[in-house]
Amino acid sequence: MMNFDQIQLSDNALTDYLKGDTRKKALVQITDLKAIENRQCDEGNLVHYRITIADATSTCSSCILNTDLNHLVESALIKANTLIYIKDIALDMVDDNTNRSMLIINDVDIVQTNSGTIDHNSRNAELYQQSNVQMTSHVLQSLSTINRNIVQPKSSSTNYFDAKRHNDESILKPSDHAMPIAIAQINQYNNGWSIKGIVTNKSNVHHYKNSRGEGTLFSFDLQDSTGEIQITAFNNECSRLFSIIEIGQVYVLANASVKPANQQYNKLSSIYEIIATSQTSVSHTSIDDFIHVPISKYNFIRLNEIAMQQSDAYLDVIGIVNLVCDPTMVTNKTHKKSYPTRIISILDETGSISVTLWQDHARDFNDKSNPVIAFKAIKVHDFNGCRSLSTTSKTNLKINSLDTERTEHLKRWFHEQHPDTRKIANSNIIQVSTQQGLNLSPNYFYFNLLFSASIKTFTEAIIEYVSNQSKTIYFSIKGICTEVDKHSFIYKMCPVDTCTKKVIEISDTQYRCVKCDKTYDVFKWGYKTTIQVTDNSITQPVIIFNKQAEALFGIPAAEMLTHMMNVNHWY
DNA sequence: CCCCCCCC
Repeated sequence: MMNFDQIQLSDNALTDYLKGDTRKKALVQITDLKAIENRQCDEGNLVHYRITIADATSTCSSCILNTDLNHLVESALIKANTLIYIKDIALDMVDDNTNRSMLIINDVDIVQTNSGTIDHNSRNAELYQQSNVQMTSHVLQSLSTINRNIVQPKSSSTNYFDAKRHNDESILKPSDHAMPIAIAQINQYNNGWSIKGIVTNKSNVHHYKNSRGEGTLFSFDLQDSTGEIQITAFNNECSRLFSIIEIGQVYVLANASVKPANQQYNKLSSIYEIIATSQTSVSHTSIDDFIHVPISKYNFIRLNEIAMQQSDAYLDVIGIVNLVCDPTMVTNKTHKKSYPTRIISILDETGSISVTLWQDHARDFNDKSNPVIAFKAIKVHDFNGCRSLSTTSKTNLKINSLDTERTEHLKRWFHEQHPDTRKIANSNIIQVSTQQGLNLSPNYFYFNLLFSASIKTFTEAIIEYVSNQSKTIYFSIKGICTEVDKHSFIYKMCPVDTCTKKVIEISDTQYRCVKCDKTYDVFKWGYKTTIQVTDNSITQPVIIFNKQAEALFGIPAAEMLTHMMNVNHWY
């Protein structure tokens, strides 16, 4: 949990804003939020949100959220008590000769949606009383009232911050070339610090484009024994630092700027993050003189509990890898970019779940020796109510290298209890496929060509087939259906119960079955489709007929057809 | 200074 004692709201930001100096960015807390009807303008049904914000010293109730940000309120990312970092704010004079003004909040980072109440209230309450005299004439004006409690005795607040700052510096501020400070001690009120940590994660270079321009960025995470922090480098700094930073290496970082962590982009526990500037130095250090032992802060969840987690939540997960599929490429439709992806399955004592690896993780991971895999910040994915996990660039992955009790326990459990992974995967398959409903792919399934036949991988089966002079062999395959051919997968069948032969359409009302040698005025719908099945060895197209397809999709062909006609986008 | 984790 975040330690609210550590958070300091910006000092005098509201005073400056109301004076017209809107250049500064500030960390403030929302203390109240109301939707207001738009009485003056006729912009359709547009709602405005009026918010009250507090900085370390004052409160201002005359703030309006730019309507571009309304979605943040509507998606509950911004509410009362939310900590926001104001990036763009404007002062607007109300044009009615009353000299009133409004602050328009144009752009923010959300620091903490569900924050506790920070210790500004007591001080603000005091200021409130002290400024009561000044307040009276302004109280209860209309919408644009500014609470004049921003006018406050200088001494009290100055003393507070001076004391605080002095206190911090005496502990934290290093003399030149002194020991780096602990990552947990980073705050916005010190300069001249350096930190030393091991790189636990590094993103690719991303390109961005928004109203303020375009550029490149990458980020990496530094960790020491006290904590972890994300460092982001843009443009020049991105190209300068990207090739220097390597996962697993130790660096001393100095002269960078600290800001509150943006929860939209930052999944680490630190309340701050670091932005590299042109002054920022990053020097590689030998891992030998890295005296701190990094302790990863994992908060593992059992696999059977993932179903209860919110979709898109980030979790720490550990398990035994029991299935590794071959990587495939997927292409994003909007960006037209291709990404490698690989599906694996993991299990623990409570269950199993499929994990989609992306990018380098997908390309590089190919360990089929049942390693223990630990994920930090892996994303919960939901597809038609079926949960899986998906790596992101924020996900940190450790294979057999996380030295914890939990790792040892899982290893012992797996090797001593010797669980039948086929059985476990199988029970998972049944469970998942019943949850899937109408969902076509990818789908776990258990595809039995002949129930008595032994389970083989495709590769084993092909070798046996070839050595058997290409005579038919029977085997069972266990894998994932990774694709369904959506075209021509339903056909018109002979209406006779026991017959599945395709009928020849003689006319709109005449269907001929060559097998029965009869002509009927009706037919029944049946499946015949090609699915791609991925197992531990390869991905193989498999043709399945009505019975197996019905078992896989969960509904008869006729019902599927009705559904498809109702859902146009399937075509 | 902020791209968002991609598919079905």
